[in-house]
Amino acid sequence: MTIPNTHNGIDPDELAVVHACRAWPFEEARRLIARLDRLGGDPQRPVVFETGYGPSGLPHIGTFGEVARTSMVRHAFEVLTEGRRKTRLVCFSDDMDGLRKVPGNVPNGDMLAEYLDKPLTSVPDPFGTHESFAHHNNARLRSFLDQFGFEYEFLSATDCYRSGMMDATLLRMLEVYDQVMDIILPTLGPERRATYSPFLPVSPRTGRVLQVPMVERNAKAGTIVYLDPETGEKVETKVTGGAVKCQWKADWAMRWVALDVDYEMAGKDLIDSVALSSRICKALGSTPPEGFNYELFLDDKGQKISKTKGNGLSIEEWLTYASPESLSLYMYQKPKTAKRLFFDVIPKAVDEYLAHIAKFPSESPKQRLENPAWHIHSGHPPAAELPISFALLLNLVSASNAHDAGVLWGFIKRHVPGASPERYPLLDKLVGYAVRYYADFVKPQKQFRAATATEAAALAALDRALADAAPDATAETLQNIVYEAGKSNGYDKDTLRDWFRGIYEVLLGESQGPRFGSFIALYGIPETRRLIADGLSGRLLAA
RNA sequence: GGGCGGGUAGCUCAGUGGUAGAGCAUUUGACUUUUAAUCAAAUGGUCGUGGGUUCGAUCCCCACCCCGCUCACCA
Repeated sequence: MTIPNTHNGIDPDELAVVHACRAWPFEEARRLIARLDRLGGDPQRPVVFETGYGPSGLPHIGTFGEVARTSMVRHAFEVLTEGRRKTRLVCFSDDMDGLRKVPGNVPNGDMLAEYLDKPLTSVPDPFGTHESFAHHNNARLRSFLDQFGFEYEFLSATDCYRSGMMDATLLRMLEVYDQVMDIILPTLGPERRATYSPFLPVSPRTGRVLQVPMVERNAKAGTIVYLDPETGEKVETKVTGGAVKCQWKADWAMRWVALDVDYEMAGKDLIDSVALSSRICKALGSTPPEGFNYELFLDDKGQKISKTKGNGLSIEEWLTYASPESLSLYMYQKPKTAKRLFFDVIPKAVDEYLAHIAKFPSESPKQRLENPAWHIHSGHPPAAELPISFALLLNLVSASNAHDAGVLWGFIKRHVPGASPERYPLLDKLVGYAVRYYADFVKPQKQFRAATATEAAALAALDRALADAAPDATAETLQNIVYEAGKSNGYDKDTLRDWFRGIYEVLLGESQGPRFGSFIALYGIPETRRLIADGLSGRLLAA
């Protein structure tokens, strides 16, 4: 998937109607344009879109959603402004944050325990592959984003603090310290209120990020004074150069100001935080970015998805059974509605995505701008023609017991004469997904059983008959052979149904299956004979 | 309590200021020398309630009811 985010090649017909387009990325872009108009300022300054990331965990489906959606707004903005404004998408990693607790999903957890509260960039990498735990997770984040082709700039909080990029804003924060306290303190419980400070000094003695109250402040010198929680000594430290980091709501505001952030989305659980950070941002003398609150995802039972619960669907799971484009579509649709995110939404998303790219070329400019595929592919969806839907493919793979792409293609060709992987490369990808679906969902459901004496005799007869069958026998001929093997071994017109059910249960592990003559033709006569042998010997049962 | 989202067919959900849509489910038919699948068709809705704006409201506005999520410690 490519999200080039260039304004190049804007269709003039589309441009003519873009101002009437109500698709949400355009509505967002318009709010952003209104902000820029309000603010005035340098038209040469790049417009900054930010997404934030906490490197104590791994990137997940929400990370994808936020970057994908932000990229859609960014592209809509570039089209609306006809490329006259430069844009940047900053992916900011809050990697100076202290290690709160030892994550359960990493090796060498014991080793990590002694680094609690140290900045994540000062915690050794438990995987042993990077300079620090944060570096490791940052790298994971970047390769995660890169695999989708997102265009972004990565920024490390630690680098930003240490480089002095934040210094001016940090000094400003010190000047308006009282205002910041007035904003935050009323929102805190009494316990935290006693210790709160927008500045979290990094102890020169222990290297830990401290949550301690300030006992003195010197705005002119740019320093703060606190008591070392263990020694009780007074410590004076600069707020600049990475000697302190900000508590997160202050940090967010500080970042907006220091990086000139114009647009940032957040989940709706952060609505209050955004409001507080915005007030701090104003206290710093700046204007908070335009924001957008997207809904959280629910699992199949309508419960909130949480990583610790492990409910819902991971991005790995989605990408195992469907394309990133289908996931982009899911993210595009109704960002403000709480949507269920579980396996069953995947086939629908895939088929809707396919339908959108299929109808795109014949649509009017206005329709194209409201076509999700336009937003998923930055205005240029690929051409695509699909003879069958993904939902049908999943049915086919289950019904036909097609355990590999070749067999499945055999069934597809019966269904759609002339189809081939070369002619329908996109369908071939879907075939790959369908086969995985089969392996993971259909196959485990199979329940093989031993053949009864009658079935064993009939199967043996079938095997002998197949041995004599022409290698190129038609499905029709093979179906007759199956039929005969049953009729001459204890089944009659009324019980023939049992014969077929027996075949499915013994050989395929299901009580229903494909038309068996067709199955043999596609699966192969020698292969079918081996399957019969395995069924009779009990090997299928054992496996 | 504050904030947000939702209430449309049996189910899951689209959608639009002008005769209401899809998928699944159900029913029927076609094709199959068993099924499944597939194909065709049909059935099915006072668009949460009450007002308002309008020639006209499921859609816009107001109020209300119900459901869900979220925040109130930390990030």
